[in-house]
Amino acid sequence: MGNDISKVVIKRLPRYLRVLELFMEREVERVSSKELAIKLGSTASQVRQDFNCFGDFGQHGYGYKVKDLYAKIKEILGLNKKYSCILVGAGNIGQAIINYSKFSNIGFDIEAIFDINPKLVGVSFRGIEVCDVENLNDYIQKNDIDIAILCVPEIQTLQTYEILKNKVRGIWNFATVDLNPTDYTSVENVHLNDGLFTLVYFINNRN
Amino acid sequence: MGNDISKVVIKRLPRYLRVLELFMEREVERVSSKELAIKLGSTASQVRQDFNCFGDFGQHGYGYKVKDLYAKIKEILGLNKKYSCILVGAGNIGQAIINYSKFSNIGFDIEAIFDINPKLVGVSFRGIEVCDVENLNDYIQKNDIDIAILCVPEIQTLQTYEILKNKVRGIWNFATVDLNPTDYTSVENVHLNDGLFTLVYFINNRN
DNA sequence: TAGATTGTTAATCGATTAACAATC
DNA sequence: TAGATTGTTAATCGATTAACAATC
Repeated sequence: MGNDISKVVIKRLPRYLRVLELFMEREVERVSSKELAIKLGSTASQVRQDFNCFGDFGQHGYGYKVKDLYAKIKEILGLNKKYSCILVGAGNIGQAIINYSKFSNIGFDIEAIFDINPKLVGVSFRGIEVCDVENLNDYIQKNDIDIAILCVPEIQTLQTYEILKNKVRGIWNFATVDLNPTDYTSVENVHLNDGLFTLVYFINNRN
Repeated sequence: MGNDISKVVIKRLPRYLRVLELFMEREVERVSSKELAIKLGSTASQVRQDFNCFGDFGQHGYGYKVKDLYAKIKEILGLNKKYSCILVGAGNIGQAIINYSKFSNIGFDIEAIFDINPKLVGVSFRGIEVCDVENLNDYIQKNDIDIAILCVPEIQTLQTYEILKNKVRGIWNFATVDLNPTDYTSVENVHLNDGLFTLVYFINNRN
């Protein structure tokens, strides 16, 4: 794998996917780097540079086939595969997240849900019954889980992390405490408030 | 206002706040650029460069006073003021967002909630009764709203945007459609899935 | 073929890091 | 004062933009 692709490029790939989805909805077959750039508020040059990281999949004098490009970017991100997921913490955010998008449609299968709250244990979300978090460790040992979506309150974050660490391949962390990746476990720390705070800055500093 | 501060610096400010909060919890009084850098996985050089955008508030040979620095960064972001907010769309994400953090504690007062769903109209969240979205336009005209938190489904996004545009100072947009800022209205487009997708990339491309 | 648009190299721009004099 | 750490300038590194030959 060409492992030398810069992080800024990777972060742009999901945005390309979204733009390409729009083109696909409109049944557009081909698209040029310039058209993509306009939709993205970027430049044609950057678009071509980005795509060049992965080898050439455009056509001189023609542009890019929307469907092919879309499939290629999905493949690069690894979205052509399926991922087994669990949700830990089925409170407000947890519930919102699993309802947010059709995860299973895009390859993310929620296979189990855990919560500490006895009132939630036994309740079902999207057809999956919430288990007591007591069983998490056991479950993790017996099942191959790719991704844990972590939505527990601050105080429970670290102890849950200890259970998940080096057992799941990735943690999508909505808890307010930052978690560190390990050799085996990647981490994506989400801090929703950060975006709100920068929004406030830009509200106050229009230019 | 020194309006020439780069966006990458602004985006780091909320992270500084988080780290400083940790120091404050531990009642640490002073901190050096190096200590901050370690906590942030950054460099002392960068920390000092960042802070220099706003004038000097460190002390030679001493470092930074945690509380002062914290207050200063909050002030730069504009978090020393209060913001009147409304929530449009009280479904899963909407509810999760307003429950997520103690918004009113940090200066964000949710003053009204709107939804199109008759089953939600009249229900209360955090003491605020959900209004029919029919009343949104009227409400926006009569009240000075700083920020709209937009959590409506994809199909309702654009029509809601038309109502909010140039009436609120900022839109924190959780809808899947990207919205553009106007001269008056700043926009923060949140795409939760983007983070999940890059996580998947890093799972598959460990280095 | 002529026109269009790519892939790719070179130039520019901006952000990060290094270094050190200033100073508490 | 001596030690520490800042503020700030200069050097490096990386990312973006411009340019153009290659080619469909």
